[in-house]
Amino acid sequence: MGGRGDLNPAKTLLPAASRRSVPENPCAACPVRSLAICAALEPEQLGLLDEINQRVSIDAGATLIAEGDPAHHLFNVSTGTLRVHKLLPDGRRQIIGFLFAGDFVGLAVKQEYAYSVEAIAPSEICRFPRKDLEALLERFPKMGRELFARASDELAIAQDQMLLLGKKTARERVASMLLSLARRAELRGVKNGPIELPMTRNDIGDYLGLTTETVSRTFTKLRNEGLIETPPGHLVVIRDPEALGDAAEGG
Amino acid sequence: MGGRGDLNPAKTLLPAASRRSVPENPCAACPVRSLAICAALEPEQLGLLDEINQRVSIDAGATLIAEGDPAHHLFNVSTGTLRVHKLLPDGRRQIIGFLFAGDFVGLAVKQEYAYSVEAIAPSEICRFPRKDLEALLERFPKMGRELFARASDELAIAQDQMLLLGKKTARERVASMLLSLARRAELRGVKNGPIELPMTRNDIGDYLGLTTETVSRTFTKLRNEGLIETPPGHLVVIRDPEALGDAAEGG
DNA sequence: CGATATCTTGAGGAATCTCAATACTAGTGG
DNA sequence: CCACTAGTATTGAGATTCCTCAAGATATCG
Repeated sequence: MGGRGDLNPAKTLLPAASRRSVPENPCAACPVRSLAICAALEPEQLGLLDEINQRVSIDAGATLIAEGDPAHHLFNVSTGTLRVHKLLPDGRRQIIGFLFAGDFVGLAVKQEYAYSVEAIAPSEICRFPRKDLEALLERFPKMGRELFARASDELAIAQDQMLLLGKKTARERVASMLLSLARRAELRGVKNGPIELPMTRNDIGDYLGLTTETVSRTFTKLRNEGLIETPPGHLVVIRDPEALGDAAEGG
Repeated sequence: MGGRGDLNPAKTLLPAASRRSVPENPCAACPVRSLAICAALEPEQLGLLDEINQRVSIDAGATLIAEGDPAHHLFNVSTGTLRVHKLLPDGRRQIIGFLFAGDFVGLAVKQEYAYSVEAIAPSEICRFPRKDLEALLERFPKMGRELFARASDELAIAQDQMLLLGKKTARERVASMLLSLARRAELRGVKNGPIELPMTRNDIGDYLGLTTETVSRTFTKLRNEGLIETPPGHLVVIRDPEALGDAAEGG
């Protein structure tokens, strides 16, 4: 599964315009701050977070975390898309989730990550040394609560995915995924637009417990039935949200 | 499914002998304290936890939490076994997990539980009002960290289960479950003994994304191959741990 | 514009599910 | 203590969904 990706600390991610008002504090001007764990801090505290923040940008295909790596960092996605996966010894892959702007990753039970994270599209990520972040947590309990809330949220999502993987049909799985991506896009402020699907059919299959072919066939069916459109450019338009909602739960 | 179970606040769960040394503090004498979230508190702080603890005991089959209930409590299992599940509108059921002594349950993202919890065997549970527990968390950050660690742990387990549900064969699923139950029994101090399986084949199926029949057939195969024994009384003995380990990952 | 990866579609096969019958187990009452 | 009953488990046979293998179409990127 390839080695570590090129982790180039980014120089300056922010356009001059947005830096003007808070020249010494990039975090304060971060466009995804309200989505990220950073939302737990007051503007005047963001400088502290920025001090421990190691910005990295990686290319599509590069690895941010390899399963088994010592879990020294926590991450927050600024821009881009990544996939999180686990492997079986024989190479079978389960994608645990996809990461978009604002998403958080890096929790580990033991000292090592139990999953890998790779970029699907060029991505910029805020990387926080665990030790430093924990020190910050001591000072700002609100941030600890935010982190806890994120973990609980992830857990609820994981449980939904168990229901999907354990009990849903291929059609229900694809419909569920499209709706969930649409919901997440809305949270990021993208309303009612077409959904971006930067991942391949194979990625989708490995996420939904299906094969590439079954995913493709299912898309074709949903398109023929008029529930979705699939314009070029890795996009999907939900034509009939209600019918798709029914399709997602076997209705 | 059914309604809410009989939640009878238990009077006194502990034998007189173990109460003698700390007569005013049942928590201090709790046999599963080291397994529970209570382990985060010093002995002299346990009294505070005990004050907000509402002990409940429920019969096999009774419901502790119904999906959609307002999430007013967090729970810690003292004794017994429970199952956690989610339902699709048409009644398909996915079991998210089983709870044994020391296990924790009750996290909720919104104001409502997103899952149901039912007793498989008669169970005794420590119930903590969320509000009260949060107040305690303010005073004892260590307990907050413990809770966070539990949530992270749950998340890692959920991700393993996604891999199982998305990619593993029936044989691998059953083998994985047996090994994981054995590991959990060890954590509770039950070493190398036969594994108790208080749940039905149907429960196991709904946990592993299989049908009763497939679970039964798989058990039969593993028994015929000499990897396990299935003495009467809902027990399983692992005869060949190594082979079972291989079977769990397709080796 | 060509090369390569990705996607789609088809045909056949395999694992698991469904339906159905029988055997077992545990708890109940005689 | 045994027989009875209801739930549970096992086994079989056939159906079905999804997978595998393969070929062709489309998209993407240098």
